[in-house]
Amino acid sequence: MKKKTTGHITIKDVAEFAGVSKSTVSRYINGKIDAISPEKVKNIKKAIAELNYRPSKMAQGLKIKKSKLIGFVVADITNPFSVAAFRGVEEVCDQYGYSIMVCNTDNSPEKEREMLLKLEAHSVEGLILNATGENKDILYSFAEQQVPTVLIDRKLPDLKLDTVTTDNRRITEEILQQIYSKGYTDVALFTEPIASISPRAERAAVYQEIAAVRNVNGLRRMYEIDVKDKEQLEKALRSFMNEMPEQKKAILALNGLIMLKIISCMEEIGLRIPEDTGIAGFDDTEWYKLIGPGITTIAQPSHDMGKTAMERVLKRIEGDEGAPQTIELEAKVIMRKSL
Amino acid sequence: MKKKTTGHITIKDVAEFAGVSKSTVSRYINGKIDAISPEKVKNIKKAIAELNYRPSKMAQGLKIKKSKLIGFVVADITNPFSVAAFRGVEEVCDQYGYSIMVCNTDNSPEKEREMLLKLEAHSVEGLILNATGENKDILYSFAEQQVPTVLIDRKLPDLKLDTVTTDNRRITEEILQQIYSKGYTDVALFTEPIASISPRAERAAVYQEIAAVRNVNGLRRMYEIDVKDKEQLEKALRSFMNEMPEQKKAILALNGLIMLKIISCMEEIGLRIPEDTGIAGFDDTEWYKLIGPGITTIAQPSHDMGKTAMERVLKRIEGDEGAPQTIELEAKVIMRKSL
DNA sequence: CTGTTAGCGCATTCAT
DNA sequence: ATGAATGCGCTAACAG
Repeated sequence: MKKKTTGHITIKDVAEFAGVSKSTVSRYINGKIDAISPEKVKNIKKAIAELNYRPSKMAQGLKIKKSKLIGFVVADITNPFSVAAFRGVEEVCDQYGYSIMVCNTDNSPEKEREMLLKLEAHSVEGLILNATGENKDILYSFAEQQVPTVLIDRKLPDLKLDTVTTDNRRITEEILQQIYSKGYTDVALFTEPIASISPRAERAAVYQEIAAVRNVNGLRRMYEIDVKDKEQLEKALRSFMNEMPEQKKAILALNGLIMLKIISCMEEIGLRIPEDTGIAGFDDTEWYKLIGPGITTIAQPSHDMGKTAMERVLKRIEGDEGAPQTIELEAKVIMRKSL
Repeated sequence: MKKKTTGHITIKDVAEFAGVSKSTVSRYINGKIDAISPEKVKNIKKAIAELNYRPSKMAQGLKIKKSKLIGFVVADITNPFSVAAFRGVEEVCDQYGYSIMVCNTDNSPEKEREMLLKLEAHSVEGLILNATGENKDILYSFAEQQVPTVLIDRKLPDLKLDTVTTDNRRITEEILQQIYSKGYTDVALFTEPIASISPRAERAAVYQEIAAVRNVNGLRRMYEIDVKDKEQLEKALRSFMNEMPEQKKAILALNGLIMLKIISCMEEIGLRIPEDTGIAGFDDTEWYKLIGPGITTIAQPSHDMGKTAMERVLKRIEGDEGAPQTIELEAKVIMRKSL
């Protein structure tokens, strides 16, 4: 048992130990077992077990040009959406032997750029991207090198890329119908800055359309808030509540983060749900049923989105050359008592 | 501008484009700029920009035996702790040019084993592990190959590895003091199965010690619950509430998941906080202040733990051969109104 | 069935 | 200051 006590075990060590050539070991590794004499198979198996040999993905990758790496780039890993999506991606990656490099951009295009470059350098075979909206050049570069990219949640209009999102327009319409059907006459939209983030833009657009006909006087009450600026939020909230106080008010929170901040703020300034104002919003978590009277939310198929995205990547890797598709998965409203 | 329209750009392409040898380009890449004539530097720089060249980490890695990859293995990425820790790890990784391969074990030793093997195959330079407690053999194998492993949150007693955890004993003592000081006379512990998960064991041990002297009749009321089994939880909860109903009762939830399930269950069976029973538990999230009267929790330095762990990995990579240290970071109690 | 050879993209002697 | 040659660990012809 002359195990090398240091350094990494290579195919060469195994070959020597088993008394065969590297090629034969390589064949064994790659499952061409019935092209090897049974006895050598046995020896090789033994050598591998004995030496604890693990083929280097780096060396394999360099040779066959497959890294077995997938890049998963999210704007904010802290967002439950990202985690759920990750699990979906992971589910199919595990099945096919891929590993995932996770990157977080904090919604910063610069950080995104760095991450993308790093992933490219690592030769990822596929990319799942929750994009900031910049860095198209790198995305082109990925395309040129035939590494499939699929966008998740956020569309990039002028890039012909596979995309998996939610039916934002439909679900926003649905939740607004629900709200107005409860007799609310003044519903406001609270959101983080829309910038060019497609789900935000789509949701906001639908709100604008519907509010224009359903709100008193057709008033559109949209508040774009920097969630880090607590004062700004409080000011917006007070302003919304104080104008036309006789109207029945409700708030639509455009994502989970702003929802959290709004509810916190309401608590602090003593606004009751739903007596003072109804509220509903995107991004369901298990906590919402425990807060106040239970918060009505929109649950997105985050896990499925991740899974679907990765399945798309896989298809591309396997050679699918079809036109980019954008897949819209269905969100659903979870009615609780906050309306 | 004879850009290759397909395939990957290699150092060879750059060399040809710039009219120099591969060696020189390599020197350029590795920052040995002042060993190259200024003119060639200029040409190389231009070639790289023009061709959009990105050195292959796989090839570099194969050569210099550095993958620039770190493995981050968590039991449950869904747990906010994991995400916070990830961000800590990421913070220092970004700084030093490392990328992170994230793996999720779902607390399954088998899955952990697969992940560990995969990471080894990918030649990670370091490993941060929230361990299930099995797979010591692979951990030894990592050690043999000099890839530093640091344990996070969960200790592995018979492995001499760097570990970063929380001061579980101290903080458990503190929260229990707080509870008893409010006049509770019957406090129960609810936890997921302890198995050999060190933080759970430590917290439970302290509870046992203290409950033995502080609870009425020295009763230790420990409930190990499978969070997937809702009935079991409800039964435990009812049993706890119905025995000695005259006592002032409180619950200590040993982690965030069980806390969530307990509160949900309480809500369903109509138990009020803190009138019917007080409650407090581990793993703070921003939601807790919004639930019921606000839930008293223990905030752990998850982000710092990740950061510290990665710093330790880095030290090891840089050659630190000191004895394994176990670093205990400080958690703190966030008092709200649930007690 | 099996070994020999070449080369993936790069860093690094060693000459020059 | 720079190029040629070598090899990292592996796979894939190509012979035999």
